Amino acid sequence: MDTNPHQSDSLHQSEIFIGLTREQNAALLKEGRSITFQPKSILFHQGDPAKHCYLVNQGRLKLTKLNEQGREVIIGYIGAGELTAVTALFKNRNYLVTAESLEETEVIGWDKPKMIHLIHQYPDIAINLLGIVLERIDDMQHRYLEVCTEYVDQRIARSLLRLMRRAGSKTRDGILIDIALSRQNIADYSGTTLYTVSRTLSAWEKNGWIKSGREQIVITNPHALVQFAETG
Amino acid sequence: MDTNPHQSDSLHQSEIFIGLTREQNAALLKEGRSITFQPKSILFHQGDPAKHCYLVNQGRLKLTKLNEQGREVIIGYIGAGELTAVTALFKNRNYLVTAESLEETEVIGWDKPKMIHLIHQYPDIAINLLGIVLERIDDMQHRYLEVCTEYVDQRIARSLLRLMRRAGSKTRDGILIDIALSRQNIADYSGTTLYTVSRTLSAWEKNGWIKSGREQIVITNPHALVQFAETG
DNA sequence: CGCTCTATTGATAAACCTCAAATACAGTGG
DNA sequence: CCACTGTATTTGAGGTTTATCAATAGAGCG
Repeated sequence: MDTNPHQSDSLHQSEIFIGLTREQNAALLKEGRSITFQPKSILFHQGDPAKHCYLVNQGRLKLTKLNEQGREVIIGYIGAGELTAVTALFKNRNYLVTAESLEETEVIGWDKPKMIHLIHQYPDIAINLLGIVLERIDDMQHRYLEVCTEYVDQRIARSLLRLMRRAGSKTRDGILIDIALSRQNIADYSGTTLYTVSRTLSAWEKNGWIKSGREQIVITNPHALVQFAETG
Repeated sequence: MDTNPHQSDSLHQSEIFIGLTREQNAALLKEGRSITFQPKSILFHQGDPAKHCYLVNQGRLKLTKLNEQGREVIIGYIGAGELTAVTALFKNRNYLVTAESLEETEVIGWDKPKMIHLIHQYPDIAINLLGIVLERIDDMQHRYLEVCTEYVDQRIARSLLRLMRRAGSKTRDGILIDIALSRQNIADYSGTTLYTVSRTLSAWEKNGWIKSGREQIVITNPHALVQFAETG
């Protein structure tokens, strides 16, 4: 582990450190192990005997699930300051999610005994963990509602808006989603097919709501998209 | 494990008490407030300013979400020993779920300051809470995968099996799901319509896989259902 | 027995997927 | 700079799944 004396801003902002003293903060970092992954590597695979949870320090991860027939669903994208695989720490079973790095990605990993020990020392860590995990539940429950009750194009709109909020950066034309997103990716994130995504984006491009290129989306009229997502 | 002679069995089994000493157990119960609800009452409604989490002691709750158009989705059914609305404790925002009692239901409620205080005293409580909440995430993520990738009748099969595992009781004919379940309920739990559920159940009744009555399901051939859920 | 709520079933239509084929794009090496 | 290759994207035609609508039948309850 590189006990990094000048820790990066992204880590400071992470929800897991909220309200901790400098001392607690340092203890948490000291117990973790830093690992760096090249782009498109698999951090852990669905079904692997996972024993660590990971905090992203730099880079971005795609979290997916596969069903028996090999069809993929994207659970989410996470970036600096976000956690994944908390399940692996508190459940004696495999975490049925796959994590893949999109860019060069540095994570800090903690194993179960260390995290349990830390929590006993500093219970606020557990409270922060609960906050993070509960956020994930709310998101998942809401997306579940959407996929059960809304039309495909509404869901695509919500997907783009969600990704925009997580990874949007302002440009001259509008808000660029800062993740390489193929039509297939958007489909996997929205529960549909790449063909339907392509048709839908084409229509929105005609409306002037978005500009899209190869694996790239710029949202030029977020308000129209929000409107559409809510009313259909 | 330590046992409290005065505490009911359902509470003993609850995951929130795992590994706690008798003293910790008692403290947890002392800080909670017991409330009893008549059948079909609303414990809390989506959007209410919720400030408590609830542990079911006796009875059963239906947890639902509504979208803007009023379409309902059933997030889950929970019974004795299970928790809900943990979000209300750790997030300063409303819990966007509705909880309705199906029978006469007794719950124990904790508010935020009390629970935070308890966790600081006994960090194991937080670890147990994490376990409970993570379980819910896994379930939700898996159902999300299903609703995105599987056919309606597969999802209905999985719904029945899931409910069977949570609330099944053996009878002469097979395994009875011990919840009053209308076709509409099954539809809301599976992300489809009552008509499709009705057709599907009729077909399975012809196959001899289930027996169904008014708001009642008996699974006579679980193995066939499992097989069907996995292969389609 | 009449009332209300639930369930069944057929006909129809809408939403969406699948397949196929063509086109656009980015990177590579000549 | 350009052709080449592999991927990503677009678009049309056709089919499947599933929702919707409408009408009827059944179950429980006072």
